[in-house]
Amino acid sequence: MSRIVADRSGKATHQETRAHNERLVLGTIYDRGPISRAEVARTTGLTRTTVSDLVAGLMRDGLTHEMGRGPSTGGKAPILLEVTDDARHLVGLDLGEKVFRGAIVDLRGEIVEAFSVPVEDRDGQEALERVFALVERLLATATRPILGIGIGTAGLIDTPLGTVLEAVNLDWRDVPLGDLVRERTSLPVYVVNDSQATALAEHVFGGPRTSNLLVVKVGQGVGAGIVIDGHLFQGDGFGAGEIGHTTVRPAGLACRCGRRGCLETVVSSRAILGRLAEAGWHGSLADAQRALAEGDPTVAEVVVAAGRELGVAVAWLIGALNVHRVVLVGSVAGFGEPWLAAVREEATRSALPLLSRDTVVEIGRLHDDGVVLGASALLMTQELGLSLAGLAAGRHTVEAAP
Amino acid sequence: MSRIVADRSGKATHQETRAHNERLVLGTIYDRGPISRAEVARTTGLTRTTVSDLVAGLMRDGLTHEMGRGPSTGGKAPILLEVTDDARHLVGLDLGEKVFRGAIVDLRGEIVEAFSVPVEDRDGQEALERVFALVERLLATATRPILGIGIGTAGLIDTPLGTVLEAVNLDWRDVPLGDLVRERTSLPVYVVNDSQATALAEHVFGGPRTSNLLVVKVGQGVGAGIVIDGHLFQGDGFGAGEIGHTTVRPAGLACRCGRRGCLETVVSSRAILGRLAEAGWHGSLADAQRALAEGDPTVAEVVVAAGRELGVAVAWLIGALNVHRVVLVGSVAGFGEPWLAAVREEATRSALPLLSRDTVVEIGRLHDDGVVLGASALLMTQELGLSLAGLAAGRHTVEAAP
DNA sequence: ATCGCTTTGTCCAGTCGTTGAACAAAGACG
DNA sequence: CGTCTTTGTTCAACGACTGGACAAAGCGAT
Repeated sequence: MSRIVADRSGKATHQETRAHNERLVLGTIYDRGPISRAEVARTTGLTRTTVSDLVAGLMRDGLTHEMGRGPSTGGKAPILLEVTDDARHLVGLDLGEKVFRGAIVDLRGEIVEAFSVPVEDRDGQEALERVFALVERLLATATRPILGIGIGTAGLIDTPLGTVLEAVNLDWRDVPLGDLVRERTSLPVYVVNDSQATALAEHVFGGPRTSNLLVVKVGQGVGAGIVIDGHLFQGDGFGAGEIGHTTVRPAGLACRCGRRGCLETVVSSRAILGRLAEAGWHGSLADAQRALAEGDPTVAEVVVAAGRELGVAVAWLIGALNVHRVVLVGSVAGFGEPWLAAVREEATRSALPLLSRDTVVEIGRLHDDGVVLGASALLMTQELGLSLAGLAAGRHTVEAAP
Repeated sequence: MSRIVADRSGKATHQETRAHNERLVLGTIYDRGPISRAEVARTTGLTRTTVSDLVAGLMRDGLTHEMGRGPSTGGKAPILLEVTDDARHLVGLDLGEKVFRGAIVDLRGEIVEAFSVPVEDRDGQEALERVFALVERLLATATRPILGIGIGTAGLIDTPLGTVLEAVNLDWRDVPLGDLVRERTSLPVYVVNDSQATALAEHVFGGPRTSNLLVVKVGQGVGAGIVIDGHLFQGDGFGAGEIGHTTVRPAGLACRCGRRGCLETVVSSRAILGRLAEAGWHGSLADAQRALAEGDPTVAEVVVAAGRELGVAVAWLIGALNVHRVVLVGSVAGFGEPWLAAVREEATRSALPLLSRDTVVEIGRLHDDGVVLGASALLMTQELGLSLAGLAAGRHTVEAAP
């Protein structure tokens, strides 16, 4: 419970063997269901005996149920199993924008209920109070057992500890958000960076599940989330994917981080609106997106230029990680095809063709729900132990060691 | 045997439980030895009973032995165990340079015997014959059971299959090198990219073992190797770390890859010598390194500029991965302190301070042996199942999944 | 020296969880 | 209707970890 990270390095016991196999069976039913016990046994390599036993446990927990018989293939017709999508509900929070969003989500990533709370300029303790209120409101409407609470927020987050190390927009530093919410609710709580959450969401709920995935979020800020071998990668200091403040123009515009020419000053929504203002065009981001759709040449030029710059950054990431699926999300992705084309073009031009050839760059499908769903996805993983990495396409990690 | 990748996703059985614990015990003795059974039990969490049983097996295999008694802490003096460093020997090959190097290595990474074979301009089948000859010569001198053969070579390598997908310098395409050598020797064979091998070597033999490690190799080419959570990360297409052909100067010099302004055209040994030639300075890389040491200002200027450019690349990697240890290797690293300082300075300037602050950038200690040792390290992992990731500093990966 | 205490390493019964064979149930096909 | 397949369960067996007990070995105090 509440244990971050399946400790791959600890001892192995019989209980862990069983837990592992139980997760394997649950994951198989989740991904391949409706499916019979015998088929689960074949795909997992376990014996039918063991699968039956494990499924009995899952059914006792209400996580799966029998949903009818399948067609016979020459023998007894199989009893089909599927995951009970609303056996548990999850609470997911998105504190990354000017409005806090919270939702109740089922095991399939469907949003059951959602609320928003404006935050305006409140920060520090006041912002915290809004979070508590939002959580309580969500919990009050819950109709199923709540598995826990997942929170995605901008900033540098120590996920295993559940501590917000630094969130400039909310003026939080070393806030033990996880513990605070856990105390009030007595539920498991997980906190994760919003870009990283989005990556998890796209990995779990956002289409074909690949082992490795790179998600680049471009809104007011720029951040990436990296899923490697089905696991969120946070780096040594939880800051993996924090590419927004890498310098791309040594003599460029001043950035809110205090330095000059960061990627953020070139590709973020603010950067685009700034450039448009310079060109005499004024309006909101939504206005700009409408204008682009209507063929405004000024907007098109600025947006394509920003897309190209982002393409260079994507090329670095593709070169470094050789990931075959890159998903772009965030408000700037709302510019759609012209912007996407620019990103793709420049990424292809700047990366080794051998690497970029097989790489798909696309816009995410989860839109505004990415963070909320990602926080939920983290929760599902940790609390249910569901790990579908193995069901994804082949892995290419090789163990290191002495 | 010869199975790449401990399949984290398959079913768990009692045998795997035992194998896992055996590796855990062996790894603990390897890292912490001399150590008593009781101490192993405490650090692993296994019972003394189980540890004794597993150690008995390891001793039967000759992998570990008792080496005396330790001081009593108030009770019976412990019997100390250590890994028998030469219980097995490994064959490591480096095909990345103009001279093929091969070595016999013990379990501690000590080179027992080494040979070199000039390759000159031979490529294709001829180069392959040289490899076979080198392997046979090494095997003929072996005095211990050989665990297998590890091969590091430039190019794009499908490590699980042991196939060289593309190695321009040797004119190999889709060469099943692993199978070819395996057929001739009946030994387990692993093939891996040379930069990736170097990363493994630095991870396993190159100093304090951290979970994540980034190794950047700068010689005639530029490549990186990425160790994540103790595992070599190869990406979806085995090309992770292939940063040498990311464009940094859209209108820059022509690269051997056919495009312009690749990182390689700016920071490689060839690039440095080219710039020096432009400045009227002629000589070999070794000459340049001597000249730098003697204070030649022309050389210093060019080298520092190249270092700065590499620093920008390192900044991207630090930003993307937030890895706390970056090791620089390859012939260009021979420029030493002035070059290193330039890389550090620019990396710090270009990366988010929050990320670069805790990052150590240093020059590798394994020098010319990196690839050979890395190939051996891969072999040890795969064949002995040694995985020391868990003994390294805390991990920050969080499981993903539905 | 001796007694008591602590620690180490081993032995043994117990338990947990997977396995494999056997079997009944259920359906397809000739 | 009988035979053959496939499914899902039952049962005995086995493999591997656990916990308690015990002998061996050492320290310290009397």
